[in-house]
Amino acid sequence: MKLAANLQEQVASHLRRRILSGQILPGTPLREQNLAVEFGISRGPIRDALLHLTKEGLLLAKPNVGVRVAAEPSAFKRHVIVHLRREIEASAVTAWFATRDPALLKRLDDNLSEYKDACGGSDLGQVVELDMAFHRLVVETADQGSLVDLWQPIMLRMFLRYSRHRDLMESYNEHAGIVRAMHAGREWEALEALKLHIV
Amino acid sequence: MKLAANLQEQVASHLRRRILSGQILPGTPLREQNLAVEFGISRGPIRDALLHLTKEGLLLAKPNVGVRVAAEPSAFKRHVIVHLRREIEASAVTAWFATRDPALLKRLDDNLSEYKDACGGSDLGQVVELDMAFHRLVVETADQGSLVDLWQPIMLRMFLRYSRHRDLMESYNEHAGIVRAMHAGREWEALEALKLHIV
DNA sequence: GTCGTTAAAATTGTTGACAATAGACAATCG
DNA sequence: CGATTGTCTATTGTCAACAATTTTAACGAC
Repeated sequence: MKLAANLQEQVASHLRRRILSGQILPGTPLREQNLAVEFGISRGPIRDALLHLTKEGLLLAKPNVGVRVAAEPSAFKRHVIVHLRREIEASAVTAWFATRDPALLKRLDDNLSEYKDACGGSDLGQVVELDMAFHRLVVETADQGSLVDLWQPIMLRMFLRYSRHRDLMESYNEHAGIVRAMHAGREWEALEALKLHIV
Repeated sequence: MKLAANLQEQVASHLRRRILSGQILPGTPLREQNLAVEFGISRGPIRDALLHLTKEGLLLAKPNVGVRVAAEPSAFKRHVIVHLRREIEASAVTAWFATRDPALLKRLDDNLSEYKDACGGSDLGQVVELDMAFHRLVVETADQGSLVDLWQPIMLRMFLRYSRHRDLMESYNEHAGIVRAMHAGREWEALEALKLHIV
């Protein structure tokens, strides 16, 4: 986990992790002053961070009132999100198969082993981080990473309900299956495994 | 065009319009201090607005350096964006056909007549605004508008190259065609017209 | 002339104080 | 008793000053 130079990013990362791992539940209001004293800094960077997270879809803002943690997406919205994620990540995988740059495979392998350990451990925040990192690695590879900013808010909205009914080891196996297909050069199999993984 | 209560939104709307209509070209740096004196306010709300637009994909931010207007998306990215927009807007149209709420048709008809006038006029900013409003109306209808925040940044990135090689009247006719199919209750035709319109 | 070093300027990052607004609660009027 | 108005408090919105950082340009050594 790299640490950002400016406070705004540090605060955003910290809150993002706590929201995604379920430590802060949907509907919880976040007050600027509270967070300012909690982090020991002024309200300025806090404001920036909250604005970030709002645009990422993790928070819901009402002018002159404040922000609260966004609710999980509706079934309809989630259905659309699933299709969007599949579209983006499948495009990235397809782009990778045009070059088959081994650097990505190396990074994915590293991620997999870390992910496996994390799934065994108790730090859900770490699990979320690594799961997301896996998919980010794939997306980053395509077109000089130009898809990342498109992909991130979609991904984050989906991870709002990460903690619920999810078998971590199952998730790991699916990741491993995708990477296996990529190693073997079987594009169709990789795309199919990816599609089935994003649900 | 509704005017926002807080300065931050006013600034964001103003800059958004100027960027989309091509008055501020890609690569142009935007300095907080300059904008502050230009708008006659302090840097605070300017910062917030720039953060907004950055997250919407219209600006590109580098820490400790500042923001500049984002470049048009690459061919690859644009290709993905087209698919995403089609997915979202098609979902919205499909959802509408389940209810066929006439309120939307009324609003679309109103928009069409305004749009037609604007295409004849010289205010490109107005044209962009109405074009976007048309698609927003469709998206807003579905699932209590829950798709809007997902749709907006995708839409905006696509409109970064709005001014170029585009026949306004052709665009109007395509809008009209979609609405006509909706009036007639022909779902397949509406979806097909929408798909062909988003390119 | 070219490269590296350093000082200056421009710009963003951060802060604390003050203003404006929304929501809750009590007092007032019909 | 219900609705309305006014006040109070918590919270966000805005501001101007200061700190930290990056870029620019000047300067000198080789």
